Amino acid sequence: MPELPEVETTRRGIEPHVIGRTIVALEVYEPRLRWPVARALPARLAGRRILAAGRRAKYLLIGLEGGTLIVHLGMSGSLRVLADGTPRLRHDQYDLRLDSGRILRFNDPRRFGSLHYTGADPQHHRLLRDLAPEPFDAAFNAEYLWRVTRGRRLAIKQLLMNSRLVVGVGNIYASEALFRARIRPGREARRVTRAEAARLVSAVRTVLTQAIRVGGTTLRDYVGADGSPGYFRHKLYVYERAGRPCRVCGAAIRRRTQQGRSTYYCPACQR
DNA sequence: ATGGGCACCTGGCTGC
DNA sequence: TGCAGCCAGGTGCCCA
Repeated sequence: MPELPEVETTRRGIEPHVIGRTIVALEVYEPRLRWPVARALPARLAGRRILAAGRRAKYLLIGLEGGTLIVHLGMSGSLRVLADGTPRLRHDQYDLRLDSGRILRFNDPRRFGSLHYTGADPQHHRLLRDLAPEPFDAAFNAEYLWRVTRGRRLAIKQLLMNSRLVVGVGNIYASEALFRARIRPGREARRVTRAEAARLVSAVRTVLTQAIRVGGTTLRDYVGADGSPGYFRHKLYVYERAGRPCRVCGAAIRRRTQQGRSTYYCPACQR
């Protein structure tokens, strides 16, 4: 589910509720997430103050005194701010109770989400250390994308979704960015020209920025920290629009499968 | 090194 | 109504 815009929306949503608060307790109802939640975690967190709400790629980083919680929403997860005592629903996996009388509640039907803690620099954590530059960082530029695509035979869409090369772009925004850059998703990465690499970098940034502005994309499960959906769904050009007319040229949008996942594109606009 | 396929899970929808 | 099959915002790991 959540790609960078949804994670960033969640980050912004929880930030004002967590900064300066103290963790009263972590209650884990279902430790069997993508990786088992460490049994020692609740004891470790109680009484700790929260200093920051950050993000790296699709990971939320909740900065504590002397450590960091690393939260991933997986495919179907959401993290909401609720009043303590709010009745639990199916698939609520854990609560982080704060001294404000509020809780951060993680709900994740598919349990692909995860929760880690590190006492060291989170950037050195094994899940984060090999990640590519942030899309809004100066290091992610046309020259960079040009360089990492050289000699690569895999499809440009697969490359966009490889977090060692580009970060934050998942299945929805990969299709959307390629549409805006007018590049076919199946094109071999090495066949992307310099000019196209430049277009693609700016398309990735634009699409992520616009999605963040409206709270991300909600297709099924995703809701922000306040429980509201994201509205970028109405601005999608190709994703889940197979058979419908391209909003630019009118041609029928096509769907194909790449590595077992759906890809959408306009056969006329994209080459 | 590169790239492909699998695995982890639940639920909603379609079609027989 | 029941059930099989397919699909769904991710990504680490194993293998050729």
